[in-house]
Amino acid sequence: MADKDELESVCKRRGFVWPSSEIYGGEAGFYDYGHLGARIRDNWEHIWKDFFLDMDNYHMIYTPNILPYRVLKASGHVDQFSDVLVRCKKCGNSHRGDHVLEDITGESAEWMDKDEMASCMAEKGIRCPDCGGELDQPMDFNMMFGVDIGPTGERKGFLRPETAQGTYMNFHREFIALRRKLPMGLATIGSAFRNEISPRQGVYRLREFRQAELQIFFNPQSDDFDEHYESVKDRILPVLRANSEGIREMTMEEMDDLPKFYRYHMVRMYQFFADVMEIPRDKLRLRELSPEERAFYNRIHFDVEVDMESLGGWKELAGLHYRGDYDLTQHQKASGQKMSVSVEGGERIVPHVLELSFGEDRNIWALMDVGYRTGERDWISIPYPMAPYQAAVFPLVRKDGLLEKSRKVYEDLKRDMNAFWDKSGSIGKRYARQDEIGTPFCITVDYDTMEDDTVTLREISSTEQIRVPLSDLKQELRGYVKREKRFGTA
RNA sequence: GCAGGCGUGAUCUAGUCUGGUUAGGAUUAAGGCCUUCCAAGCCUUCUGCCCGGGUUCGAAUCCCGGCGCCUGCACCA
Repeated sequence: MADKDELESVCKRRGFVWPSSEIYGGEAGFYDYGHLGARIRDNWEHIWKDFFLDMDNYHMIYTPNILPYRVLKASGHVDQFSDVLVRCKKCGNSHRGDHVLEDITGESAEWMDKDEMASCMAEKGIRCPDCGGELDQPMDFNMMFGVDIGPTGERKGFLRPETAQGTYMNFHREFIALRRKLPMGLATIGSAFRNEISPRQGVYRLREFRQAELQIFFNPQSDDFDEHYESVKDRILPVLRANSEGIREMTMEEMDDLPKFYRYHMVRMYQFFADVMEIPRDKLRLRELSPEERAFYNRIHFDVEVDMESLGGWKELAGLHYRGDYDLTQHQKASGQKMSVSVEGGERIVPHVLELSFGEDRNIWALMDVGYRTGERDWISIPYPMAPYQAAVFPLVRKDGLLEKSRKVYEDLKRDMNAFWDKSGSIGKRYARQDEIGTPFCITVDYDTMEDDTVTLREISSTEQIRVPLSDLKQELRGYVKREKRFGTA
């Protein structure tokens, strides 16, 4: 729960995240990660990989940010990712051409290009829906950033609007390299680019953003995921179905209209948000998109949504998309390369794709929003492994050798984890500083340390302190950070 | 992109209407003194009027242009 202004202020002041190119006034839709934000981002990526690649035959790959024109032509982005806009000469408002036409004619106009739309509009004498003014010539607007490849600029390309295309193009090569086994998971993490007309809401809608995506290639006729499904079928998730109102707590068995492989991965995604990101259950839901809302190639589409005060409500953080064989078939047709593989029984199929897609920046913002607490103590509850630092070390006072001793403790600790050392201000001040950036554990070297080599260990959430021998410190911390061990228990 | 609001040290903000001492405060930060566990105190110190032009003896303040942010509309495969 966090007020947007307050959270943005902390983010800037302490070094998490802020508008890019700030010294020149900034540019909407671009954000920088500071030293703390960068650490969270690295941690988030590592943990995401550990969680989702924990299956046989799931792997990371990396592919370029720039894609040639023909890739995105084949994927449908060149055509589908663009809109025809018409601008009113009188009031200056812009509208989507197809929407203006559809409102008048009642027929879909999405298929038209700008010339067809122009003649159709002229024919029907269509004017501005806002003020009745004369409309200017329709113009193309494509959400993709175009780039020229090579010295002559003759080769056209785009900055990728999603990371997935690089993965689809590598399906067949990896299928061979990984010895022809399905299911096969290929994940990637990287930047994607969309030239949004009006990016708003900070890091939520960016022109350059990071995606973490896992594409699972599988045989839809197989029972590959049935066993996994069995292990989660009694899980109860907060679900908002497209045809119903309100969130319902539903078991997987109740949603028997969905295939088992899909339901299994719904649980996986939910577990990531609930258990790893530690989003409270009442702020988390799986929302099904109706056929009108979802892209035509998605057969089933649920979004994971989180209720964020700073962004005014439920916001999409990830999506689970059953894309069928659309992507591989499109690339097969356009490239002429075979994407089909033979499966048990000698049959040849084009594998189907289940896509798990995460907006990384939004995920990180959600951590901050959900975790931010104010009151008698300002602190941020970030899952311990994702926090910028796992531990901070202080001398209780700066004399009698405590300073030097604390420095030694720190030097030793930082070899094992992200640690921080601070001597400035009072001990309370130093706790407060770490509270504000979500450091879960503070270690204080005091006079007893000089006698018996024990330190106090303080946990952020409770502010409780326990005494730990230096010889056990690293091991204790590891257990607490991973939550394998409850703080304060022997 | 349209309409309205806004832009002052790192952060939050007073001052702008009605031009005029050294641009004020709070928080934060750094150094020091002090300090035996949760933003203590004292001393010292750093950083500012979004950018560009104009009016004027003089501009944070008025005018023009630009950039950005916020809210609403539109947009968000």
